[in-house]
Amino acid sequence: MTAFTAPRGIPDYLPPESAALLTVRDTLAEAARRAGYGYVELPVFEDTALFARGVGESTDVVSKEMYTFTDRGGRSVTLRPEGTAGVMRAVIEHGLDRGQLPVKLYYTGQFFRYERPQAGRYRQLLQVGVEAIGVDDPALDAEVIAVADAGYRALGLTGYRLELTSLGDSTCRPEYRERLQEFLRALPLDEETRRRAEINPLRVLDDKRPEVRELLADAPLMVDHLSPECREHYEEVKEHLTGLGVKFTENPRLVRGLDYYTKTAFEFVHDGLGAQSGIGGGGRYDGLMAQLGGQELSGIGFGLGVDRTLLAARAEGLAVGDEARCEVYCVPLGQAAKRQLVRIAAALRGAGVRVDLAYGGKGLKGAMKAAGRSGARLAVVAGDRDLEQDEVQLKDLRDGSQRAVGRAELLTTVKEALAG
RNA sequence: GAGGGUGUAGCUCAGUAGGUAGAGCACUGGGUUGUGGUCCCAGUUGUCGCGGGUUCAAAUCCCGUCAUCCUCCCCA
Repeated sequence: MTAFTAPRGIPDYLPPESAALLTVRDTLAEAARRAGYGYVELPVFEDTALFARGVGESTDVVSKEMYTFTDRGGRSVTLRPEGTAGVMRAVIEHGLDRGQLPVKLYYTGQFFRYERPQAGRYRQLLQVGVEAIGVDDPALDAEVIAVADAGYRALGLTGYRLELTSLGDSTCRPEYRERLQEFLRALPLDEETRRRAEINPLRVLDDKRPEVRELLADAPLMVDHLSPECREHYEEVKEHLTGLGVKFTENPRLVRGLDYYTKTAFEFVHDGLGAQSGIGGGGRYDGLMAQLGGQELSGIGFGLGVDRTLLAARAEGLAVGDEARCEVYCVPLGQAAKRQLVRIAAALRGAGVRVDLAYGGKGLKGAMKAAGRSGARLAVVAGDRDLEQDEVQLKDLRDGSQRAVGRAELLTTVKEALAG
């Protein structure tokens, strides 16, 4: 007999840690909601070709990290490795792009990448993302970035930084790309890196090895070769961010792993996660819609890693999602009392109070211990003696004080005590 | 995909001239026949990651494998 284990590289989140994950996810999503983004719930898998064409065949994500399989109908489908392609597909399929623009959507859910697991790098990851489609306005770029920033701040994160750059567009990037390739071909690089220089030269700029960095010190940078229009766009984005009070540092070597990015690209970086430092990132993707068969519409969005943001919050020692699992704990003494307390617990729950009860044959001591462990503020203790008086004992678990309360007054008394 | 570290109780970990296992925490019960968080006592929990090899004998040595962590790579 073999014991089952979770699939490789995929964490199980259990209480109480799981509550923190939910808090992170909800806090980030709330930031999007406040900025007028509407929720989309989309398939977890899509036609494989959607990602191949949308994300880019040459990317690592598509070429070696996808969970691809053939379904019973013989179709090749893939567990989504990122969110934008699926959102674009849905927007085109349902004609949202023919309504009022921009289309502002947000999503949250699981994504899958077949990578070597590592701290902060999982094969199934939870992400919150937004997409704003159809308006190429630098103010919108700034809004998207500001939404992410607001989400992080709402969690109390402080130890992150925002890196920003512009990747140009179809009018200036091809020219720059060639110039960069020329530069790279002249360098004594290893074979692996040379290959990368041919496929995606921009990514070579991001090499971490010091000796390579040295070689690249004088490499031409995209930001110095932007078309006038892209330059103008970039300057305006920065101006808006400054106006919004969002701090950023320019990183002209910032690279995004997906092919579709144009102009604005950004990444939120945190140093508390080990080798994986990106907690969220995104950018503009003009041209993606058309590439997927839609209209020529621009778009900008981000994906924020919930798992990694949680790690960042832990690294900063933030108390996220530490709320006790219940507010009131019921301790029945004997069978008759249990019958009553079960009902009392249900009534309190109906009134919006979070309540648990000592089930099983726990002794009083054990039940009180459970009450303490539950984190509840109050315990409702009752035995035959109390019920004869039509009362229960209400104990404040913080200071240990206790008093008899008539059953009719219990709800209001509990609410007062919890509010106090 | 490449390199390295680690796998012993639910958790954190002890356990080398090879002799089939321990501590703390946790959990359960009791001290307190109706009161938790402190204290005291008692008790439960192990395929020593898995498989094979060497040996009279393997948690301990060897090989493989899986998992995990770290680095490269890549990204959220």
